[in-house]
Amino acid sequence: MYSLCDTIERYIMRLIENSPDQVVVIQRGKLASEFDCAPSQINYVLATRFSVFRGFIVESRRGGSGYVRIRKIPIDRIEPIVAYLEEYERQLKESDVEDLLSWLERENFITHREGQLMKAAMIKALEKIDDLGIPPGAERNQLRSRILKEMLLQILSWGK
Amino acid sequence: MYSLCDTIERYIMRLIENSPDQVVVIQRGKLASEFDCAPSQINYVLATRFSVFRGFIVESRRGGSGYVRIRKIPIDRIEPIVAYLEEYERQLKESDVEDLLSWLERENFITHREGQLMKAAMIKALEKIDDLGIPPGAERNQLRSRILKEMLLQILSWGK
DNA sequence: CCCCCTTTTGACCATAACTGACATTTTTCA
DNA sequence: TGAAAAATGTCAGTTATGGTCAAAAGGGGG
Repeated sequence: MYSLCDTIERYIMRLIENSPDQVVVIQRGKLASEFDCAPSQINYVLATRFSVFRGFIVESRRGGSGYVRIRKIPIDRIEPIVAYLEEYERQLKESDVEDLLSWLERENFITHREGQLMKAAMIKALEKIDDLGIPPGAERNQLRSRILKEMLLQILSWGK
Repeated sequence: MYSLCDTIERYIMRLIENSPDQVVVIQRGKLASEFDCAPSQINYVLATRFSVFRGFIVESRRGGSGYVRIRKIPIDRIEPIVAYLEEYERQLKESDVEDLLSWLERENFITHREGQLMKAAMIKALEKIDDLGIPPGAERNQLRSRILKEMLLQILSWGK
C-alpha cells in the first residue's frame, strides 16, 4: 500500500545509499517521466522526505543541463542542532520533531524506543493541553522546543 | 444478537489473529463500505474495542493512501503502570517522577538512558519555562502529568 | 413507559498526495 | 545579443483519506 511518493522516496534513498559519498544527482524531468508523474511531484517528495530535519540538503540548478543534487548531511555532533533550535524555536512544528527524531535514529544517536518516548513527550502529550491554558501555535511550539532541547542535551552527554 | 459494532470487532480481531505479527492495516473507508456503515462507525469500534487499555495500539495516516494500523500488544504486568496513570493524573511533583522512574528502571520496563530522557523532558525542561507563561505549581504539575502519561502509554505498548 | 447506556449516523474538519498552470533561471545558437 | 529552448521552482487547487463531535436511534431493565 505504498503511495507514489513513498516509492520515489525509496528509489532516491537507495541511490544515495549506494553512492560512495552519500550524494546523488538527478534530473527532475527525467525522474518524473520514469515514474510517469507530474514533475512537481518530485518537488513534493523532496520537500516532504528530504528536508533538513530529515538530514538532507537539496541543491539544484535550473536551465539547460539543470540538476537536483540530494546530499545526506553527516552529523557527528548534536550541538549545532541545539544552537539552531534556539533561533528556530517558534517554528518547531510537530512534523519537524518527527523528522529530526527519525534522523537521530538513523544515525544511531538514539534507539527506536528512545525515539518513541521522545515523540510521546513532544507530540502526543502536547496535542491536547488546551485546558491547561497553553494554546496551539507559537507558545506550544516553544514549549516543544524546550523539551527537545533538554532531551538533546541529555543525549549529548552520552556521547556516541 | 450481535450488533454491527460486535461484528466489526470480531472481523478485525480475526484479521489480527491470522496475521503473523499481530498487526493489521486497514482502510477506514473501505471497511466502512464493506460493512455498509458510516466511516465514523469504524472509529467507534476502534475507540471502544481496540483501546490501549484493551491491549491494542492504533496508528493512522490521513490523506492519499491513508491507512489505519491496529496492533495487538503483549500485556504483562502493566497493571501497576495503568494504576499509576489514573491515580496521578492531577498532581505530580518532581519527586514523584523520580520515584516512578527509578521503579520503572528497577523493574526493567525502561533502560537507564530512557529514564534520563524522561527526566529531561519532565524535570529539566519544565524548570526553565517561566518565560512561557506557565506558572510553577499546579499547572506545571498537570503538564508534567500529561507528558508522563503519554510516555507511560508508550512504554506500555512495548510490553515487557 | 421511561431512563440510561450503547450504538450509529452525518455534518464538518484536518491532512497527505498529486497535478497543472505559470514563473524563473540558464544555456544554446542563429 | 537576444530569442528560443531547456530545466527547475512555486503555489493554489483537487482528490483521497482519516478524525471529531454532537445528535439521533436503539435496546434493556425498572
